[in-house]
Amino acid sequence: ATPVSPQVQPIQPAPAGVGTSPAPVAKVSPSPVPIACSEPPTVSQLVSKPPAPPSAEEDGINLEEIREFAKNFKLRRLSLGLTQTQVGQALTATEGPAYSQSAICRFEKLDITPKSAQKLKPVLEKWLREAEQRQREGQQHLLEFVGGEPGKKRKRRTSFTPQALEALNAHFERNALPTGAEITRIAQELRYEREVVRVWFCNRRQTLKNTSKLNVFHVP
Amino acid sequence: ATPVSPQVQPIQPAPAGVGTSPAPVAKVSPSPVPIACSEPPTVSQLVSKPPAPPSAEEDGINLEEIREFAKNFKLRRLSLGLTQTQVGQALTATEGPAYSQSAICRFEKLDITPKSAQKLKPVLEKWLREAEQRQREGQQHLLEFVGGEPGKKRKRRTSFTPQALEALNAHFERNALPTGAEITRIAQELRYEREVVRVWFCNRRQTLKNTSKLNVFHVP
DNA sequence: AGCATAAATAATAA
DNA sequence: TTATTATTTATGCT
Repeated sequence: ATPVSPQVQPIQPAPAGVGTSPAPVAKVSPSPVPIACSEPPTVSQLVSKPPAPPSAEEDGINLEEIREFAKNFKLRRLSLGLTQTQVGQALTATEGPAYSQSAICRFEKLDITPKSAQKLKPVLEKWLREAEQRQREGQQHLLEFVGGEPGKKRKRRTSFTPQALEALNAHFERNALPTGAEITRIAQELRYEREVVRVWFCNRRQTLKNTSKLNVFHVP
Repeated sequence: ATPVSPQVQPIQPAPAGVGTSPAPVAKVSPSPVPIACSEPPTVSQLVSKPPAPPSAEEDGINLEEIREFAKNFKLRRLSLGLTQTQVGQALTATEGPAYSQSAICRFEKLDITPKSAQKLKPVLEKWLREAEQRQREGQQHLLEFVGGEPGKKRKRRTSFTPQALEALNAHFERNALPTGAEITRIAQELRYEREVVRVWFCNRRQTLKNTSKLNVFHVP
């Protein structure tokens, strides 16, 4: 099992219907049924602004308390110098099932149902307390607890040669959203790490988007 | 098992040149132990690990104090919910010369010379205190102080063209819970897949979040 | 000294 | 949830 790198995910098949290919499909979904998606409301939807209501409850859950904790949680996480990804991974390791970065993100934003929040809160609470305990014992203990390698450093910034940049830009002009296979090919051709090339395309798209409001990628 | 974790950079200053290399303990010693390059060493290079030396000084500058402040500064900045960019911009506006995001970044990482740090510290200290004062007066005051537009909404992530988004939001305002037929119509009008539009509405409702506390769709 | 942009983190469409 | 965009941070450079 190849260890999947955090955050920056390995390439994946390019989104269908994007890029150079045409196909402005307009398929009519067969589903005649109620659209709905009638999910229960999230905590942030139910809870009101700062002044806090005397008793905001939903199914016997103290929403205000949860809101308070979520806010606090983020601050304490940052104090520990941890990312959402790290928390998720650590939690997955020590506690039960899987906790993704997204899950942590959603909890912090309270973009979840009260029920989920209520369930997640004690888990986070417990874990956080333990993590803080480790930190007091020393940074090493914390890192160990979290599961990160102590000496992990930021990747050195790559500098592309002018030739490589030229080639990359040429590729980009042809296709701004290459598939995984294409990225691999380009990386080999230019003799750069695949991940580096992948990120280059990400950032290049980003830059373009910032520059021109025109969204070149989307095909309606 | 998934090792690898993103960097755990914050809070803890980088080991900077320590580790494998010979102990950089030579600061009192007159021996010309070369730190590394010919450049003046940065604070993080001069300061040692957590336990802190009784008196780490350089040119009469209390390095330990600076290290402490830098660490604290980051935490307080995050508590205020500000980015390095915002601090830089605000500083540029209120204080003298230009302070770039890079500058703030380098200060926090102590990737600067003691002299620069010593000069910057009081500026940051003063500004931070003032910002915190504003925050106590209300979030609006802080944003005003920082120079951000109060009503500015977070830019939306788009796979949709700006035009499409505009249309979608207009529809949403009229009706957050369109029927199947309506969704079909909207999808055709915007020439997006029906499913895409349907999911957009789902996500839109789900993420109603901060902006509005009014529950557009009634929940029994 | 600080811009440009690579790398990393957070948020969100699917 | 995962895969990808949006945002922020960090750093190589002249």
